[in-house]
Amino acid sequence: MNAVTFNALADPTRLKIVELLRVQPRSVNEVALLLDLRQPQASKHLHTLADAGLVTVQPVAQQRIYALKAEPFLQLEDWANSFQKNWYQRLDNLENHLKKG
Amino acid sequence: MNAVTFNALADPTRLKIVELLRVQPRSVNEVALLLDLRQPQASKHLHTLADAGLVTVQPVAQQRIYALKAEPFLQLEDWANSFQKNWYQRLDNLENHLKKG
DNA sequence: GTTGAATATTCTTGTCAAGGAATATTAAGT
DNA sequence: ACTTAATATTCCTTGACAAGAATATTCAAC
Repeated sequence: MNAVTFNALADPTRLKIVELLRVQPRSVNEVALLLDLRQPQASKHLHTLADAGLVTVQPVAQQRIYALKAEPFLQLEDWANSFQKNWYQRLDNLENHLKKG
Repeated sequence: MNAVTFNALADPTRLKIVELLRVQPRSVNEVALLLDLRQPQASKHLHTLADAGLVTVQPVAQQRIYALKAEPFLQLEDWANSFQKNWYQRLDNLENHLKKG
């Protein structure tokens, strides 16, 4: 995993935006209204998410529809999941230790 | 998920520390040596990780052994995993749309 | 081409966090 | 008690970033 992804999710407002976009793609104004943000801030945060590769942008007339990308979240899940084997390994070691001792 | 967790992982150095600790618990000096950090920075970053609830500290003589906690990574996996159903749902909608059209 | 809606950009300001350097604390051994 | 090892804390400087306010851009409709 890269720090850029985590950094994009490290801001409370952006995290809320992600939770909104997981329901369905939304325009900048929609996000701004739902989160009580000023339009420029909504635009900026969405831009940051796009830069981090977490969302895609699709222009529709004057609107820009932002949508979550699947890939980064799959990667994130894989990464977090890859930690689990460590706990089991740790438990195995403990078990062996207890058997030996 | 909370932004605090992501923030703790948003720093490249801390992310490296996490990758080190996943192998095994380590002391501050160990982390500093392996990552070529100055001791105070290693200490600070580990403190930040501890504040975020990602690691535990266990004093052993003068050393402090830092170890990853399982829970936050389980939460992270669950959270990332909970996004997957959205993609399927999205695909279902597309499928239905194609069938109808 | 002018208007209005939707979004982006720029500038400024304030805050927070990271790294460096120096120092303080804690604990073990003698 | 003194020394040493290991870690923590403080102070300082600097860079990044978020919000606010104002302005610019883009695009459709007429």
